[in-house]
Amino acid sequence: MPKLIDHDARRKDFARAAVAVIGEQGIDNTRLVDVAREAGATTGALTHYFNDKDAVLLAALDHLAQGILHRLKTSVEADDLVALAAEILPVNEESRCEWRVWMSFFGRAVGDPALARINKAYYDEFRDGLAAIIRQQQREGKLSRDVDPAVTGDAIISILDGFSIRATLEPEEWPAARQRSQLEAMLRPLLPAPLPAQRKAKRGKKDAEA
Amino acid sequence: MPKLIDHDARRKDFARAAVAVIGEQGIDNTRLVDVAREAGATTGALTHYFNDKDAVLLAALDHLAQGILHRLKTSVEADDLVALAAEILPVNEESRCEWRVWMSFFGRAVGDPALARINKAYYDEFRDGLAAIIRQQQREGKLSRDVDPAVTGDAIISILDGFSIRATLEPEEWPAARQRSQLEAMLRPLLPAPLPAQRKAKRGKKDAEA
Amino acid sequence: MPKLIDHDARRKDFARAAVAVIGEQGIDNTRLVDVAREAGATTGALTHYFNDKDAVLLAALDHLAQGILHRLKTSVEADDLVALAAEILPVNEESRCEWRVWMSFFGRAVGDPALARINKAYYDEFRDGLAAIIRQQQREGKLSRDVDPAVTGDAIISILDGFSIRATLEPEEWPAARQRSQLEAMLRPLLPAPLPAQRKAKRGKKDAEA
Amino acid sequence: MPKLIDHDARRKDFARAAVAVIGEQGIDNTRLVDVAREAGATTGALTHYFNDKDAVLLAALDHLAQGILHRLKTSVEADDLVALAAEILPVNEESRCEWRVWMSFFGRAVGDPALARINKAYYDEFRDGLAAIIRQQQREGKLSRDVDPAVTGDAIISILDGFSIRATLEPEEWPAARQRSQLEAMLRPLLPAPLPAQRKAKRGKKDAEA
DNA sequence: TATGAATGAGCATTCATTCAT
DNA sequence: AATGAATGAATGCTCATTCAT
Repeated sequence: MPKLIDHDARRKDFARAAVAVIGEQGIDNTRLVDVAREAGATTGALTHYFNDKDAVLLAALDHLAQGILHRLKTSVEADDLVALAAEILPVNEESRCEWRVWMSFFGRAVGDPALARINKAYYDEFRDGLAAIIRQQQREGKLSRDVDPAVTGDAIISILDGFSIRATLEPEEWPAARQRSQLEAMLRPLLPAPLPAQRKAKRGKKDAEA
Repeated sequence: MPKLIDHDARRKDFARAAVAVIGEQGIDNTRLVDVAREAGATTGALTHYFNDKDAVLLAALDHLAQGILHRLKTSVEADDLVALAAEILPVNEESRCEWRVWMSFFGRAVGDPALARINKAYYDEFRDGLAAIIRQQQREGKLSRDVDPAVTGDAIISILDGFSIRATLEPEEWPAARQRSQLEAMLRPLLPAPLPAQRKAKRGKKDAEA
Repeated sequence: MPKLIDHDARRKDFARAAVAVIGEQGIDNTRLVDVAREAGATTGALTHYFNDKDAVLLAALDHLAQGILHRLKTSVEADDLVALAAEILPVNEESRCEWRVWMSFFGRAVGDPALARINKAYYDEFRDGLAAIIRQQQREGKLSRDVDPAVTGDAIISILDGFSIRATLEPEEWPAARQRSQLEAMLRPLLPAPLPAQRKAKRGKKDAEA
Repeated sequence: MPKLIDHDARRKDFARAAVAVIGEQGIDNTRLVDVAREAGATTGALTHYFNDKDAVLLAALDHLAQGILHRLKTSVEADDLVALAAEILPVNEESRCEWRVWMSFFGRAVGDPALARINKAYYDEFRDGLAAIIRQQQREGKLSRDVDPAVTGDAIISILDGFSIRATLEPEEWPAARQRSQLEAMLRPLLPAPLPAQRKAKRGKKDAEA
């Protein structure tokens, strides 16, 4: 009886390895051998699980995106959007690595329409996830009803992207605390608390239903 | 005597060509031959003006950055920061191309510390340029004194970067008008007009001087 | 399991091939493709075993030097140093090829200090090997005690080098017999037989022991 | 009236420059630009005086060889052949440079039969020059009549070549004094003084003339 | 004569991919 | 499934040579 191998687990191993290597060396300096070695395997093994290099890189990107999405989906009840966003900032070695990988794909997407489409799909999911959280916070009276969930979801994404690029490229300039305060300065104005009147109105509505 | 050539002009030609090629094909698919051909020259000519490929790419990046900086410096008297920022958005073929090039360098900087340093230098200049404009607007009473010029300069950069990446990768989703309205939504809250009290105070001061 | 390959044997194959090609075409006209083809392989295979061209060339040089050293070490009991040296002369196609390779590295060492150091190491070994033989011959009473082993070792090397260069570059002028007689003329005066007195002294010593 | 230029002098300038550059960088690292620059000119000027790179290199080699030949021809009355030879050793920066150039051509001659022929011509002249000196010394009773002028001329050349290669590649190991003593050890045995009988015979002849 | 810009062939090197075992 | 040797296309870089001025 042959050794039973969890195909998906193996793929995930390689994806993790790819993230590690890309994060360390940059996507241009990442060879398949490096990824294989990082996973404790050989290129031959790697190509059993992925058709070609692009497939490996995509798996790395997907691994990353799924991680973010998972965090978003388990944060629907989040107290504060700014705090939620702050957790994604490149404030430690791990998140810095992830951002380095994410950034690596921007340039690649420029010359690869297929990758651009995939990227777009992730962004749509991010936005939808954030919009869901925003709506939830509005329902809970934590956030003004004037905020457009989709527009603000997109805004949060752009601000996180743009700022994290900066903080990732200039890690010495941006220690964790300064990152958080800069993020606060950019995001807070977009997330006003409900006016007292609105909150009353809301309660009134609920009251009326009751 | 040989044909006298304006060395700097020739370099700029090649830089322009490099921007065009990178913008079209992405930095990974850009070979020196392509750049040379785009400039109507050969690789040999190209390497007369640049030591190696990296030098060519850096020239492209610099060409871009200097363009932006020039715009910033000639806009100190700008009426509206949001409008100024909006002009940088990827709303037409040319600016889209520039953003595609700019994005290409993010990934590259990940694996190239020297490039990261160069990038940082540009960002510092961008920020300083924006801060200067902000201070000017505060002096002119167009902008609240509560705004921190450096923080807001950095904020504008991040927002432009993050959002333009998005708009560049998803051009169909983001026609010019939608881009401008999204930018407005992200930036306007960061740029409050002075409170009437403040403005009065300022006038009062002027009155007193008069 | 992949085909198991004797890594060292494969390297030696390539080294041999490199010697053949350099010997035939000269080191300047030697391209990696030629070496690979000579070994019945491709450049790709070649670069599996050697980091770069320099490594290939060094392997060729080493292959040569080890051959000479082997001959020296297995000749400690040699009857006649002149005869031993004569065997190294470029008197046939094979040794001519080896000398052509050896000569190729002189010029290269001029511009490559690392190679010069490597060369020096070989020369030290040659000299030590020859000195050992000289001492053995002195012990056996075949050679005068007045001969300084190290100085004469170096002398033999220089004479062989200098003369073989000449004979290699002018093969028609120097048929085997003329080579041997010229070598004899240069070396014999340096290798005087012991004086009868000395030999007697030695015998006397032995006699005394007996 | 155009500037009159001494064509031959200009060529000699370039030859000198080529020697300097080859001696410093090695023949493989010597580009025509380097030679031109060393001569304070441009490649264009260089190619006015030489058909191609090979011609430049040959001029360098010839410059060297003519220098040696000149020394030989003006030394017919030399007192001591060993001393004469010692003056050619790489004992100072200048002669070291010359030897580095000379050595550079060994490897090149391997792959270039035309160069090998040229080399041979130089060697013939060297040998003839030395043989002339040897004969003169024999006539003057400074050297044994048993010495074969041609054989010993060739021997001196080989010994100088072989040993100078060594001393050039290992300059630290071979300070001037050690070089001279090693050369003495190799050459002196080949250059016996005439036996008293011979000298007497000679004197007798002279006496008879007187 | 001299300049130096431009050409373009030559070559080492890299690396994704294939495949026999 | 896994190995890793081998392939070979791709490409940056070097530099002798040419040539318009």
